[in-house]
This record gives sequence, C-alpha cells and structure tokens, in this order.
Amino acid sequence: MAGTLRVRFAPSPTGYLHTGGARTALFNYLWAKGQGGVFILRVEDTDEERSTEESMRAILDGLQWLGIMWDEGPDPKQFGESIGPFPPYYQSMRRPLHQEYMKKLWDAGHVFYCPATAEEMTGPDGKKLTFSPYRDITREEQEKRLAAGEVMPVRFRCPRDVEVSWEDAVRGKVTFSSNEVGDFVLFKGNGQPLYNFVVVCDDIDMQITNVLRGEDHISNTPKQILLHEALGHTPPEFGHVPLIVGMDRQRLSKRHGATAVDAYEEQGVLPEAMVNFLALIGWAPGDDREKMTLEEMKQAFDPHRCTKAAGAFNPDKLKFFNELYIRELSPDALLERLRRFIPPVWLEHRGEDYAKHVFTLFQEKIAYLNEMEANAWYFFRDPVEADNNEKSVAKFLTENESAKQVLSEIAAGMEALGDGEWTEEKLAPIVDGFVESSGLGRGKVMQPWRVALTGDAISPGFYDLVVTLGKETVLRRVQPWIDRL
RNA sequence: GGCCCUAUCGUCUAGUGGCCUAGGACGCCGCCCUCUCAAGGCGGAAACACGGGUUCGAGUCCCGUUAGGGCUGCCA
Repeated sequence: MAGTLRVRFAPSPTGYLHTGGARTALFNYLWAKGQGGVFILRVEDTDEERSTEESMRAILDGLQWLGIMWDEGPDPKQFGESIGPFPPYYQSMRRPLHQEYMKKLWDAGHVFYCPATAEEMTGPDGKKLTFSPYRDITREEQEKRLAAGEVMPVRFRCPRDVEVSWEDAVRGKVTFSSNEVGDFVLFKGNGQPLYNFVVVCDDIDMQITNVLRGEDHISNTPKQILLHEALGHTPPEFGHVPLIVGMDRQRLSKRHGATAVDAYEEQGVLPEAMVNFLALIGWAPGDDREKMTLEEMKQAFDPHRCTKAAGAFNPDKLKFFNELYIRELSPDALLERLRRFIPPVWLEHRGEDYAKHVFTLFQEKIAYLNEMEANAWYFFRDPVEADNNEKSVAKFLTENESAKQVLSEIAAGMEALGDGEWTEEKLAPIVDGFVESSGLGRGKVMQPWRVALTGDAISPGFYDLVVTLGKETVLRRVQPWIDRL
C-alpha cells in the first residue's frame, strides 16, 4: 500500500452527534491511527439553512468526549478556525475551490445549466426523469438564457449506458448503471453547491485516499465516482458500513432511548465503555476479545472485517461494558469521573478522602455514574422520616419484636468502644456475641441496623457501613429508634 | 414501484468447503457464595431464514424465494 492513509469523517451540523455518526467517526479514526494515517474532520455545512453552530459544537464536543481526536479539521478552541494543511475544514468556506472545479467541468463540457421546469423533469408516468430533456442544450443557448437573467440549476451531464462499479472495502464489488444515476444537480438555481459535488472537490483537495461511511451513502457513490472521473481524478477507495438499528430492527429513533451521545455522557456512561461498545457493532477483531482499549482497537481494526448486515444497538450490552469499566477505576479516578454527578457539598462534608472511600463502597453496585447520588446519600446526611422505606421500617423495626433489643444491646456494646477501636475487628465480636446469645440469625440482627442507619434494607456490607459512618453518627442515628420502639 | 444492499442463538458476533457435535459475549434460567443489594464462581437453554443447485463434502460457492434495510431532493 503506497502512501499514507487519509480518511475523513464529514458530518453535517444539522443535529447532535448520534450513535451511528459516532461509530462511523470511530471506525475512521481507528483505521487511520492503526495504519499511521491521518484522520480528518470536515464539517459539511453546505446547506446553510439547516446548519447551526450549536450543532457543530455538539459534534466536536461529542467526538472529543469519546477520545476521537482529529489530526486535521476545525480548531476545537476557536470556532471557524482550522488546523491542518488544507484549510478551511468547513465546507461552506470553500466556495472558491468549488467554483474552480465547476469551471473545469464546464470547460470540459461535463455540466450544463438546466432550464427544465419541474413539469419538464417529470415523465408521463409521473416519475422524475433521470436525464434532463435539455442535456444537449448548446452552450450558446445556455449563455443566452443566463444573460437574460434566467435562474437555472447546474446539472452533471451523466453518460448513458455506462456501468459504474467499485470494489467496496466492506461489501466487495458494487455495481450501478449510469442510467440509474441521471443528470443530478451540482448547483442549485440560487448558486449554492450541493453535497455530491462539494464532497468530491474537497476529497480531491484534501487528498482523501479512502472513504469509509454509512451504508446510506451507497447510492451517492456512483455519482461521486463519475464526478471524480470527469475531473480527471482517480476516485478514492470506498467502504460502506451497515447502519445501526434498534432492537426492533427499525431505524434508531427517540423511541429507542437516547440517540445522541451527549445523552449517554449525562447518564454517566464512561467514554471508554461507549467506544468499546460502539466498536463492536458491525466489527469484531476476529478473536474472542471484546473488552479492548482504544489502542488495541487501533491495532486490530480493518474495514474488511466489518459486518455487512445492520447491527442492533443493545442497551444491555452498553450497560454491561459501563459496569465493567466503572469497576476498574481507581478510587481517585472514580472520584474524578463522579464530580459532575454528585452534590459539591458531599466533598466538603468530611473531606474528599471520606467521599472517595464511600464511592468505592458503591463501585460494584452502580451501572451508571448518575446512580451514585441516589445510592450514597446517607453517608452525607442523616435520614429523615421522608427518606425511610416504609415497608423496610415496618418489617425490620416497628413490626419486629426483637428490634429494640437488637439495637440497644449492640449499641451498648458499641458505646464501650474507645478511640481507635471503631474497626471491624472490634465490632465483630460484639455483633457475634449478640447473635450467639440471642439465637437470632445474622440477617435478623444486621437488617434492623441497616434500616435504622440508612432508612432502607439495602446498603454496602454491614461493617463497611458502620465503620465508615463512624461511632458518633451510628449511635446518633440508632438512639431515636431505641427510644421509639 | 425502481435501483442497491443484507440474512448464524432474543441481541452483538466468530466462521472465507472438511478443524462445526457451529465458538465467544450480553441478556435469560439454575446452583454456589452470602448480613441486604450487588459483585463473583459454576452450569444450562438458545442460531446457520426457506427451496433448489455445484461438490466426495456446504453455515461457508451459485440461483431463486421470503424477510429486513438503504436510496429514489435544486438535503447531507
């Protein structure tokens, strides 16, 4: 393979970064980086009405969050600025180049101003004509109409009866008849260039060697190949990855839950989990590995190993990967990832080390970072009546014969513990002693305590709970129950 | 409708003519562990869409059927 691999991700900023786009970007990134190539980001904002700066921001942020950083493209720090040898990387700012290529096509006779009305482009069967009735209009006629101020789109004069085919990197040979392509529009009547034209200009100018994109672009490919050839250029190699669908095999939509990656970020999905999960829809390394770092994926990625059938977005599997990645975070890393998901006062309550320790207690219990707050709150404030789970309180405290004794006898034992003795080693004999003397099971003993301390019957291990909370807090929370029962 | 693409457990996938009695993962079910909830360990159910070929031999190649999807814009 001669030369450097140059690939691009070319989103149009008309919405957020959705999962399909993120995966396409990821595949391009993995491929380029694994081959020592260049990953380019180009903003396809040719449609001025639909493109927004806000959307572009969201896409840039999304890619950066995922760790998919581009070598050439928009400057993430300065909107409108570009980084790389072929600026600008905003399509709307590349009009001079597009005009230049337009002139080449015009001079070579590959395009024509088409005066056809909508009616004239419609056949007797009511369907759109593929070839314009004006495709053989003379140059003089076009210039005359232009001079008269007539508004006309520019069309590509598509050759008839030509077979257009390419060796698709993921699908193998794909063939179209040029008769299916037709005289497509390059410039709108108002002079605005259209996607299929600018993409070719820019790919040539940016020296793109390989195009890996969604399957929805397959039918654009013959148009682009024809254009490359008309411009005297060898087309890049193309590859089309299948779409991501919902579990019901329908196109991904709001019904399937979040489609935008920022929604997953807000839910507390780790970017490394998201990337790992996304990479496995439509691609597999070939061995049984599933959990992989970005680095491992770069080494293994090859578009020829991509699947040809659409893959379903399985939320359960994303959840699984997120649990996996959360579990392997160090206490410090866990705290950092959690910062935006917890009340800031938690870190001041007893300091960051305390909070850090508390979080590790829940590390194997949560699937998403945003679940921490609802789980760990009682380590940062005493439960009040409204926090209590009525059923748990009834079962283990108010309607439990032995509750008062369980709480008071053990509390008495705890009370006797001196400074530095608030450890599992010192506490366990007290609990064990009571379990033995009372003949009650450990569950019968620990559950009332758990409810008294947290308001519910679910918490980390008994000793983790008691030791972490500390003597003062534990006794403060239990005393009201001893008095009340 | 036309054109193009696709088809292995519920889902993501391995599989490129004999290594397949079809492997892994998620999910699901059962058991173990156990102070709750989880986690963890062990085990289990679960697929080559259908019909024709080609071949000594087909999940793997060819054709058809069926079923999905994409495109069919002076959107990208």
